[in-house]
Amino acid sequence: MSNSENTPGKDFIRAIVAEDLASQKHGGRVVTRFPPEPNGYLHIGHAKSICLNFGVASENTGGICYLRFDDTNPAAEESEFVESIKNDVRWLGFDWGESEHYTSSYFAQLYEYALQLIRAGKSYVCDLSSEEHTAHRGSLSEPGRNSPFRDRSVEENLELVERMRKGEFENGSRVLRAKIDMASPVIAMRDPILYRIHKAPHHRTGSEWCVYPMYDFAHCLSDSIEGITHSLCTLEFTDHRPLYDWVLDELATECHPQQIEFARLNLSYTVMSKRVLRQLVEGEHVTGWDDPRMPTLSGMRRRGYPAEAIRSFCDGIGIAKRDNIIQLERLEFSVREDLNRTAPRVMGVLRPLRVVIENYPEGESEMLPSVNNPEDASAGTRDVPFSRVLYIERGDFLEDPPKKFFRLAPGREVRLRYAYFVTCTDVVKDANGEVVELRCSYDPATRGGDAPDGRKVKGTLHWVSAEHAVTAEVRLYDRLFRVEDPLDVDPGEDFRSNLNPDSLEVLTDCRIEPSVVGAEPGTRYQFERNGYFCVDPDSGDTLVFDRTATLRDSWGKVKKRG
RNA sequence: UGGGGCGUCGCCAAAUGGUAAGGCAGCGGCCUUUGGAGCCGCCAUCUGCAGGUUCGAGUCCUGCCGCCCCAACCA
Repeated sequence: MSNSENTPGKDFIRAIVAEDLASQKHGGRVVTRFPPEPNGYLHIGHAKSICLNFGVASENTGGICYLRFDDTNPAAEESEFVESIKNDVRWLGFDWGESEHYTSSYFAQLYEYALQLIRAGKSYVCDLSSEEHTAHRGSLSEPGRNSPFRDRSVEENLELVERMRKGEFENGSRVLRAKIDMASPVIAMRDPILYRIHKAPHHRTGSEWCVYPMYDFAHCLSDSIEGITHSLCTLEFTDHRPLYDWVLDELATECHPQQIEFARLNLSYTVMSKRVLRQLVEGEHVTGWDDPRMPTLSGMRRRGYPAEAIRSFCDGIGIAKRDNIIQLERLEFSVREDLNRTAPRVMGVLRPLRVVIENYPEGESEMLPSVNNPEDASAGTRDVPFSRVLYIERGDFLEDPPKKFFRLAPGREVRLRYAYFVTCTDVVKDANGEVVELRCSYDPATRGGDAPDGRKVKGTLHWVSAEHAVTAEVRLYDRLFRVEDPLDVDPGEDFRSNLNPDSLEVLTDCRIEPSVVGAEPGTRYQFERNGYFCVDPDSGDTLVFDRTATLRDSWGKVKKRG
């Protein structure tokens, strides 16, 4: 207590692991696992679990974390998903080495365990239909009733389960159940189903099996087979812990891992449910699982979120048992924190406004040295071309500027970053009164951006040289949903009514300084004063950038307040 | 209304009976060739509520209140 003044306590799971290590509870070992079901893409919520499981293992000498595909339901699972999951975990920065496991690898062993349970009189084949089964289960406040098949002999059960395995019965006609207690207040303990018949090809075992183990039977035993010490899962499995322990106890397994539950991650303005994510994809509300607006790891990767930022986010939010909704701003903070350190600066004009420097010689240009990253001296400098005709950001000019507007206005002098002081001398408008061009003069003595006479300007603008800049497409993203909790809807509505219609804005006439030419997809930049951007894989002859995040905008706040 | 889990600042989250860490957000200020970054300061007399035990309670006890999860042959 007294020595914790400056050392924040570790989370309760790490505390338990540390205690167990100290007491030699698991022989001084730490073995965890990340057990995704390959039925969808990984999202930021999975990242929390990945960081926890791999983190706990790596923090302890000799600790191991396995990647295990929990593939017991051929109806939902595909190898496409195992590939994407492996790719995402690797990208996040974790290495499972040789330890790529599949529950399906244990099918034979699991089936033997089932037989063992039957022989012990702890399991039986039940012929109730799905509807009858539900009716027998009782309700939250009423106990269930025993199945009429509950007292079949061991021999009969053995014969029946074998015939189930051989495919003699139809889907749904019979199941194997644990014989526990139909009156248990814990519904998961009311003779739960252990195996069901499902005649469908499995992505790894093909048609070898037509009976598949349920989660409650397969998971604990897979953990045990692998020698897991701490089986970390989310809160909704708390009710299943008695069953987890029951199976391992009845089977008297050598290894009995400890299940520990923690609260899953929720993010404001986003949804983490795989079902909803799939609907977003299939309903074409987004362009795919890797749409940069998706909370999937592939979406975030494409958007330009660094793996390091996601890890530091996950480490920063902590592990606890209380339900939580992390504000999206917290994630953006981690992204900016990382990108500020690592992203090279570049100048890019999103909404160009033509500027002619009238006293700059026609047909000439010069290269101006510019700092690549003020946070990282080793990033060096680059030369940016300057000439008579430039583009600046439309929003950086106002004919009638309000107070505290530090940018360009008629008669006002500002600095063009790393270039010169310029003064707006004239405004050219089209027939509609729209400003189409600015005429400016520059002060040759301010080359580089400092005035020898010491005069100051309040504003510094980014710019590009019209003849040297490249035209690019920029995709501006905003939150996918308009409300903090997208699943909170009026009766008759669903999450779709909460979709943000302005979550994507495409700008096709952006001008970027030439140093970005040839940048590979995935390359990240900070467009000075605009935000962080990442080269999208859609890039071809013309570059396409995704906006990863805006810069913090204190002017925006001032403006909002009025 | 059976069982389980959880209530500490707007959002996270420490504190394991010794007098409420830290982060994000927010708000002031400094600095600045990004209105970025950085730096400094402010931000819970108080831990869902009410009692009780104790020299001392966020931590222990009792009783309330509130939120979440469980009735897929999903995981």
